[in-house]
Amino acid sequence: MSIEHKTRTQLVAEAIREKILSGEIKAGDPLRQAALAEELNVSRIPVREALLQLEAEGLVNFEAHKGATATQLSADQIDEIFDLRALLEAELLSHSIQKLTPRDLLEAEAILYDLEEAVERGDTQLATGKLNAEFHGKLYCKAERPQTAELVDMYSKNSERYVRMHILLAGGFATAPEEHRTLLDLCKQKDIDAACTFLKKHILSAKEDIKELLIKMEQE
Amino acid sequence: MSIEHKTRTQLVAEAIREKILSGEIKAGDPLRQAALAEELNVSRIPVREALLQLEAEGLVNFEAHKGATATQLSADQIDEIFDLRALLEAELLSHSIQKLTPRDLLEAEAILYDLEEAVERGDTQLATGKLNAEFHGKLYCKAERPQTAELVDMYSKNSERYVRMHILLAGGFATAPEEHRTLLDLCKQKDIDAACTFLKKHILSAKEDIKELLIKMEQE
DNA sequence: TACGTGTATATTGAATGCCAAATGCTGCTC
DNA sequence: GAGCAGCATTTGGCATTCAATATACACGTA
Repeated sequence: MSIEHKTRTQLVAEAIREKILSGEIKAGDPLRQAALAEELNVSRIPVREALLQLEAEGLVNFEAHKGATATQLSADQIDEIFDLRALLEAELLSHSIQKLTPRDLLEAEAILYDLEEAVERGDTQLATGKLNAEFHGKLYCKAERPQTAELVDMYSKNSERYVRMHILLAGGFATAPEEHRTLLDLCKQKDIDAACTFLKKHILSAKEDIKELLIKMEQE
Repeated sequence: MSIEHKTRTQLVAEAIREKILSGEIKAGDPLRQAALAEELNVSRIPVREALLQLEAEGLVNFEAHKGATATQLSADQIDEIFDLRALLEAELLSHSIQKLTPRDLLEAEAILYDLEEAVERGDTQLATGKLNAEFHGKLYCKAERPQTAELVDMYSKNSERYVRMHILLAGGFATAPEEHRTLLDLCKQKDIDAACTFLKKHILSAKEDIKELLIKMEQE
């Protein structure tokens, strides 16, 4: 483990990202450069560069001379993002599934175990953020599609706060745990078509849940 | 037509982007902040911010304390990018094709006409860059998938220089003109499956041409 | 009252100058 | 030739200042 050498820009980006994902900064909130700079004890330059990075990630809207705001995802955008995730993650899985070793599958199962435990404990932060992504990521680990994986990662991060919100407000996804088991089984069987189809359905059903909630909120 | 108000960062980004796409800056070349700043008569700050933006677009590699370099796409990366384009553009087309009006199709045909003319004149810059993208874009214009469209745009830009290179070195794509006509016909017929399948084939065949060239160059 | 106009203020964009930190190279020592 | 020290280059970042822009508000006019 080498010493991680992080620039301030990166640290600032992480800090702001976490603020947005955790809900400390709500969608639509303006992000004042000067305020953030003072709060994080840096100058405005790394703050600006961090905001630019976050804009590329889709977490922030950056308009010249108007300032940055946390992105406000509409139901339409959620719709599109989850469609993209379904498409891209199925693509990753289709390239990875045949190359998954028994070892990989065991590791995935172990993560799934942790995830289920976290859900039972009611630990939404850990469960939806890290472990869920880890489980899916493990299934895609042999895809050898770095750029696709990066996209998937980006969209996962971007939708994470809505997933968290859904769990918080609606008590979680009733069917998700079983669905993860089913998905893992299909991967073990190396059934590409069935696994990809199921994965798409899994992602799209989460989408419907979240969209419903979001439409309700938009009406208020 | 509103007056475009561009910040220096945006102008710098455009300038560097064009340098990379046109080949003035070759893949792997280091991009010195100070040199670019002096050349463009700006300070280093907008240059850095522009480089960050270009990194998000995938045109530049940015490593802390090491500096930025124009990205060097390997044959593997080309492979993946074109696979992604095929996937995403087919997705766009499938959402757009039914809603395309006769008017849209006529406009697409007009662009195709310009494109063919440009190819005949040997105007590779215009033909491959603007017109090709315009033609494809017109077919996707009713998809109402802004984020997907943005991704497609990004990857088009990123692969553009390789398309240009291919045309320059190999004299262009022999089959592309007819393929565009065929694609347009399938859209007129509203044959979703056939059009999407054909579009994928169209993109993937371009990929094979370029990859072949690139593998040759990598061996040297 | 309603509307457009002009002004004030807050905020961002950018320049300059400076220093610190990191990297890569050179050349020295052994 | 291998390894280490030190130097030069380059980037990361800060402080300060000014310019450009957007927004809000006050004002006068119809």
